[in-house]
Amino acid sequence: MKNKPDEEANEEPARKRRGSGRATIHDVARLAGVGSITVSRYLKKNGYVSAELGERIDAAVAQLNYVPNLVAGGLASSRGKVVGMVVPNISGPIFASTIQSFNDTLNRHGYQVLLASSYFSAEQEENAVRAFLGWSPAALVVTGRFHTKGTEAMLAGAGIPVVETWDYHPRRKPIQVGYSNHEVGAQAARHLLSKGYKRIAFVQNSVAGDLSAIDRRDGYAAVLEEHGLEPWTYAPTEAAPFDAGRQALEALTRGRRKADAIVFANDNLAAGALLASQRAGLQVPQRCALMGFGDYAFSSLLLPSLTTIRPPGREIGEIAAQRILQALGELPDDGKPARLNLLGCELVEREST
Amino acid sequence: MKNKPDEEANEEPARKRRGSGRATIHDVARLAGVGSITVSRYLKKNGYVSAELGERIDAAVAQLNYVPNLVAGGLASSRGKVVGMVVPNISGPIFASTIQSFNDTLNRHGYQVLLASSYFSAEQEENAVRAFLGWSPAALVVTGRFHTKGTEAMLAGAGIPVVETWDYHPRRKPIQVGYSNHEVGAQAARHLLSKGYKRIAFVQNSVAGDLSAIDRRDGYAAVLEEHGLEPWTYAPTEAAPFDAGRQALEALTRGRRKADAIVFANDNLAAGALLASQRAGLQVPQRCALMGFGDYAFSSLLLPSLTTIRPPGREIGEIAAQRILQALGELPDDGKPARLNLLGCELVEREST
DNA sequence: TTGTAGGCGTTATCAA
DNA sequence: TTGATAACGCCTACAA
Repeated sequence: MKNKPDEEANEEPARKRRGSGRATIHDVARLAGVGSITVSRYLKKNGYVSAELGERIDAAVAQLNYVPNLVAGGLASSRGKVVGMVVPNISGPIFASTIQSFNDTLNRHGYQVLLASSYFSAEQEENAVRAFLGWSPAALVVTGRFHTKGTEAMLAGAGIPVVETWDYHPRRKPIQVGYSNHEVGAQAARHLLSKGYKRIAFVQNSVAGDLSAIDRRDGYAAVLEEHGLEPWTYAPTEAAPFDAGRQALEALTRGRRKADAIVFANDNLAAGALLASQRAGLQVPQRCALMGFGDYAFSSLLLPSLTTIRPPGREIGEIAAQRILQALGELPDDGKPARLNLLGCELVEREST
Repeated sequence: MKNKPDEEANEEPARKRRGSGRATIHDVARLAGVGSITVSRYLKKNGYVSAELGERIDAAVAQLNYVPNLVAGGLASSRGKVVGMVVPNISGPIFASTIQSFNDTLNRHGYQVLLASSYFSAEQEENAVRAFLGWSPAALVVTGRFHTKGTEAMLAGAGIPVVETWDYHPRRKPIQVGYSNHEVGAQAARHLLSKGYKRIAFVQNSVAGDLSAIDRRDGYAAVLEEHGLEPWTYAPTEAAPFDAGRQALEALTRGRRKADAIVFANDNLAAGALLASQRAGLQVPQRCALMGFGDYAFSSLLLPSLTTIRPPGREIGEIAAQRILQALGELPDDGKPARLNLLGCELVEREST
């Protein structure tokens, strides 16, 4: 009904009917005495705007405390400044550093990261990717190479850069940033062989769906076979990692055939075994050497400290972000291969081997 | 130039000049033979849409693989389905579980979380909040109560729910979800007093800017004074936590006056001290008891295992998300106090005390 | 219960 | 170098 007498003479910007109430690019343009498109051009530093207008715009922005509305910008350009990232989980010891470095690197360039956790479920991953698509993301990041058909279709059809992290598979289409789990398993086996161990077992992850551990086992098995030794895999039935580690240790050291070294799918399992060995009075590494994977925060603090393999978590996040920024033209090409980024894992030798 | 002959007779939807190419609500409406506003109403399940039209819309959505454009929706309603969260860091052992539960809870209700890390810097926090504002967030979450003037002004002026997490201060305006660091310090002191320790020292955090540790020290000091004992605070100069812990242990056990129990600002410092004590042959807890704060993943694995206080990280994230959803009308009021959410910390008694 | 008109704040396009 | 105009895709207000 708007029956208020008009107050157009007010100094305040005219009340909008719906908006958020914040200053818009038009307010800035009016105050600076230029067209709004000139403000837009100046603020994104593309196109040409004279120094004089630039100063007037700067002053208006400061006076109005103007913050560009990125939602509107994303809609207009159909290319939002967001990047979606799906990880198995956020709080675990594994992916946290990747998330951190990925987020920080993209934030620095004005991009926001949308996060979702899949909990190792391909269906949850698909839901997350679908949700991300609603944000018109500039790029998408997923973990590993195992996706549902629906996810694959969405990733392929999105027409934006897609990065697969952690698990490196050069023959896949998306940008790869990761390391070879097969090689990690081989690294572990070679390390133990070089220390003279002969009866080397591998303990699977108790968490179903951790397919990367299977690749590590295959790498371990390949090296053992090269050396004429028979691979020996144990799959725990206990669900909790520490319990599974204890179970595996008992099974592999108390039977008729005794392992003299055990490679665990991750440091959690290895820690469970290490604690169990102390309680049982089994000397590590004299009676049986143990090693893990992941180099979790506690691994150097155990007694004996745990030999493990450190995956390049921070580097993965940073390089993934860089490759995305390059693909989006936000960062100059550095001449390195853009699609295939194979990183190495560091074997951290400590007391348990 | 577009000199191609027109191909308007094609069955494909007409090529748009700018759009993302994905199906829009209008495509769905056309296919279902309804108005686009009806599709909108049906999909958000408010307003009334007949069952028959609903089915036709469902079919069209499935056929076109339609994903609503949340950017456009956010712009139109000036109320985006995003929530911004600033934490000191993402990958540390402290905030990861809060981020995880916060993110998961909001994701489940169709909201996306934008993350930024402040690294304990109020200026970086201000930058993050300003960046978030560009997304017209539905709510904002910050950590602690120490902000710049600019941040305070933005939070107050945003006109959206604001949550302060971790540090609980009932007299502040924003929604509070956290625990009392003062009480944590008191808890630690009471625990050690109850075990008979008398010369109890407190070791500050070596990281500047961790103001929560100062509150814990004050709580510790208050309890000691209540019992007629003099507080004794040590501030390490080493930057790395483990080194700082070792330094503190040496200073507090080798001087003329010897501590018989030490409260550390966090478990990292305590772990550094614990490892140093083993090397030095100092019996823990017989010669000196040690306790930390945080209950990090390694704390139960140390030898002796570390007594510590577990902050409710997961609960903080979940309750913060619930309060936000309630404030936004997405979740029914559960009758609990909406603004003040004081959670308790659990003292985890282990071998080191 | 359904539809029409128009605005949300920005950027792409094209003209000056 | 600058500006007018028309999208971008959806939602609010109001009408039928």
